[in-house]
Amino acid sequence: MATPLEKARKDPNSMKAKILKVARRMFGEYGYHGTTTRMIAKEVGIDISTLYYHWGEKTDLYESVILDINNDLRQKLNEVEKVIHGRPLARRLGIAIDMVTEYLFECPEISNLVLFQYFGKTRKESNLDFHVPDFISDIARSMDLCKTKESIPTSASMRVLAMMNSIHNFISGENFFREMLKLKREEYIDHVKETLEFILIPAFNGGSQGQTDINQTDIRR
Amino acid sequence: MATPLEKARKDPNSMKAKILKVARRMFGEYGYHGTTTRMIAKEVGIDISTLYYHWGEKTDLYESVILDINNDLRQKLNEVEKVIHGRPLARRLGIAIDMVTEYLFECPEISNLVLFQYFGKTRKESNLDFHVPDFISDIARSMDLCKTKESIPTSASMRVLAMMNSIHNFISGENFFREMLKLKREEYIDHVKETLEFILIPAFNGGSQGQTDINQTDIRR
DNA sequence: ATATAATTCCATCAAATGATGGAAACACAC
DNA sequence: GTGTGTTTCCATCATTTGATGGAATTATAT
Repeated sequence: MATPLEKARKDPNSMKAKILKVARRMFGEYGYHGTTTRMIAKEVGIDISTLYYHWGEKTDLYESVILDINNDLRQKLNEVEKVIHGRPLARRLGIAIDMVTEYLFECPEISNLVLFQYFGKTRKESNLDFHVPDFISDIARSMDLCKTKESIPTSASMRVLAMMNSIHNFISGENFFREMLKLKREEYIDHVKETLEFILIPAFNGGSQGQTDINQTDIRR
Repeated sequence: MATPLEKARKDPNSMKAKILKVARRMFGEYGYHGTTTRMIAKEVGIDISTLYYHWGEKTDLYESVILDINNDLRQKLNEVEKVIHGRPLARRLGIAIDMVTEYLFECPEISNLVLFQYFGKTRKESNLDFHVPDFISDIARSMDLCKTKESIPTSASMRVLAMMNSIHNFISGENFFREMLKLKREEYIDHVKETLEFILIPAFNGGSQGQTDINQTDIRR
């Protein structure tokens, strides 16, 4: 019970938690520089100084937001892993896609923030060495892409990244893509799942017919 | 020879062109709100008012940047289409991935800006109704995902989006991913190509073994 | 009820940012 | 050279934005 983040998680009705929730959404929509502390405060319905009282500097709040969504995502992935454990690979993938997609559509700010983390820069370089997503290795292991958690081939990490990003893309790009394709929300969600299965399952289910070996050491042609 | 953008394209040594080039990179790295007109001017080595003299408001410059990269991307895709024309699908895909990846690694700001367009919001909603990427349909046709350019099934658009985004992700996320995986630039590029082929070729090359029909009308399970 | 601590808001600051007017510098035709 | 139009920079504004001190309010304990 030390950091503001822990306090916020302990009591979801606290002001700290309310602010954090709004901050997640706003930072996710507009990015770090696109979101002002005033925007967040106004959305919560409080004065800006109250926000500073609870969370300190803007960077601290942003950092807490990042830690928070990483935590949530990791928790969800653990949950998924328990469900798919022991099933055949294609089935595992199908269930995982379904569960993760469903979850992220409920909390799209997670995808937004993950993508901002990957693709965006901040003016003042963050001293916070951004918690490299260590669950990448968990997923890789869970998909038989590597034997142990210790030694993950680069190819395996890349494939997991490709998979995760494909999901985040469709979540985070919902507004843009859905308008473009003139779809209702439910239709869009179904299309996303279908597309993800179309793209991902053949590849990981041996679709390359032995052309590509996962343990290859030299990938150059 | 009316708009500043046309002038800039006509003479690549002009001040307008220099500013545009820097603006592309900066907007791509930091996003719209993360980039200040002063940052751009300083990087070009000119006074801020010179920038305003050539490009007017910040939003106008940004709009020009977006138009410019869309133009470049479309041009490149046309070029690719000519090269791959007539070959078998798997080969077409392989070449396309190779060419597009190679190109975007040379102009990573294109991927950055495309992703910002898809995933980011701007505070003041842009009246510019963002040029929906119409080359989506060209790609779909070029990949036998649809017969005519007129009627593109939603599934086809979604699959093309998934493909394009997968590429953009690895380009735009280079800094983040490469540091995470401790790779040299050349190694990373090779891994990207290998991963994209691993993911994309099986799917579009009938890897789903008839489970998924491209012309299906009801995608629900 | 009263004292103490925690919370909230008002007023305000300094720096950053988008934007402009006008003077100087430059280019170039004649 | 002189004149005309273009380009560049200096100085400056009005707003926005991150941030804080301190008074006022509310909750909590005794």
